[in-house]
Amino acid sequence: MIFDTVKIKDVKSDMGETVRLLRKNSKLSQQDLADLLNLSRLTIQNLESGKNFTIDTLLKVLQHFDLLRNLKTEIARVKQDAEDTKSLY
Amino acid sequence: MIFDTVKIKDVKSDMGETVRLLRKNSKLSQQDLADLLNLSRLTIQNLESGKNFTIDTLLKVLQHFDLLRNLKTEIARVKQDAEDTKSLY
DNA sequence: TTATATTGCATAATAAAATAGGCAAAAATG
DNA sequence: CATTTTTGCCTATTTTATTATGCAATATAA
Repeated sequence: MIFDTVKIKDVKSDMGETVRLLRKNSKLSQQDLADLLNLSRLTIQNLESGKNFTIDTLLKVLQHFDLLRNLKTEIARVKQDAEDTKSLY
Repeated sequence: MIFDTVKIKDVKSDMGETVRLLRKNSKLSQQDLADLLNLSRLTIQNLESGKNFTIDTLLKVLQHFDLLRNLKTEIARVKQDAEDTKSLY
């Protein structure tokens, strides 16, 4: 069976690295981004370094980088799938 | 301009409703899911009702419903985009 | 190089997420 | 219908995410 289980820690690290890339592409320092989102610099730092953080923090960041619409669409897809599955029984 | 801004609150509500559907499709009570993920029932309830919660809570839920791999793939896509953008300058 | 900006990490305080327990209302089951 | 399960919400407590501040190490710019 090829069924490598994805680790939660790895997903958090990936998210952090991605946010760091997005931020640097925008020529923003951690402090700049924190100020824009009314967060502390440490909160941005923790997110970027794979620590635990809240969904509000993540969504603020996604909103700033115009990724919130995409997430909403993805959630709608999963939700529709779930509703379809439900009606199968 | 047609550029309705997606609200963070709405995304959290959508996530909650989706998790609730997934849970019910699995015939699990909030307590069942909480026990499986080593979380309290209230934490599941808060997630499902659009309150704030941590990324660890979300990722545990996604992992249980086999959606963690999908998320990892989506993050990789965004990351790759960011790296491509970067190399444009 | 030298100066400046940024980052990583420490401390301490506050805010809030998560916990355990209980209870009434709602929903599901027999 | 009655019974059981599930859910929503409350209180109180613990844990932890977030905040503010400072400072040394690193990276960037002049």
